[in-house]
Amino acid sequence: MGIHQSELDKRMEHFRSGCIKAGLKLTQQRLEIFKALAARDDHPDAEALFSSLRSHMPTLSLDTVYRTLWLLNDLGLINTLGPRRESIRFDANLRQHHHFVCLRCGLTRDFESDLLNELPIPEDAHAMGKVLASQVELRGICDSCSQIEAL
Amino acid sequence: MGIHQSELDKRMEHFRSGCIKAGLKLTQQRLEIFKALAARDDHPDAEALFSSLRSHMPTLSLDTVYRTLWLLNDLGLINTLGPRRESIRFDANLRQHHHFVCLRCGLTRDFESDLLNELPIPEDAHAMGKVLASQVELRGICDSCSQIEAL
DNA sequence: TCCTATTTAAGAATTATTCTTATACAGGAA
DNA sequence: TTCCTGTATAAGAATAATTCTTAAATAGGA
Ligand SMILES: [Mn+2]
Ligand SMILES: [Mn+2]
Ligand SMILES: [Zn+2]
Ligand SMILES: [Zn+2]
Repeated sequence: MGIHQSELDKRMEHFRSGCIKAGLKLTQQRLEIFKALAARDDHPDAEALFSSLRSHMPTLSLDTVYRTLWLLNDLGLINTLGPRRESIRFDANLRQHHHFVCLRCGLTRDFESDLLNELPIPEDAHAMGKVLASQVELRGICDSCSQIEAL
Repeated sequence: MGIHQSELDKRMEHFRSGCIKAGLKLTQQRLEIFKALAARDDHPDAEALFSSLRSHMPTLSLDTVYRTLWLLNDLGLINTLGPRRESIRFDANLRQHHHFVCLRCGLTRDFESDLLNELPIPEDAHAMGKVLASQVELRGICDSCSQIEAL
């Protein structure tokens, strides 16, 4: 469940140098918030990190947790799961298919691939539960956003 | 961009029979909401569907759109994108990896696979934009939820 | 046509997330 | 070390997405 100490140390070091490179102040809050996230492998949300930190840091605010996480996300020091940061999107295409998601504008388009439909699922994954569906998510920059960026 | 008429007809027919099989009333609202979603391939959110329907159905409520979409989702007549319908989850694991997501409880676990790291990306996908990352998302039922279900 | 369980509209409520502003502090300069 | 200042934080208000409550409407079977 937990992360090994050596892996945690590695993550902390990468975080520190990333902050310094970006010119960010190494505040107690940032250190603790990152460490709390880096020590877990269950993909917590902001609220879960907040409450786990509250006992050590009674004055920590939830807003700081959010602000810090999005900042680190923008710097590529952490990631978020799933395509969005917005509202939930729905899909009436029930054929097995895959998605290209634009990191800038959220554009999400379908594509099909017989090859990707038949992925070999590792034993590790089977050990987690019964697998019912698999899909590939590609993240990138759509053509329209690339053009805007080129200006 | 749009969906072909024949594909739309097929989706509508599947929807109708799915509703009847589930004992759902075929209300005007359900028909229109599903049709609006089935006619698009851009994965709209509830608000987008709502505003596209408002001109034809001035008394339609946003709540009905949400209620209908989640209902159809639960019946498997449509899908949602991304992990689940909760808050955003964060991840400090920066190595390329993949996820198993439990459809019941939202448990999200990492797994690694050199094979899945090197997926062949179809030309269709490259045509949509510059691909920066790829990951596989497996959906299923975790062991813990399977046990509960077995009771 | 009538009946009734189901569904809907409307708006209030809730929840996740962001904004505003006054205060605190990290870290460079002296 | 102390001082200074731009950056970061706490607190709570504000906003946006989603859900709940309740009274009215209606699909579809009798
Ligand atoms: Mn899709
Ligand atoms: Mn992960
Ligand atoms: Zn884009
Ligand atoms: Zn589960």
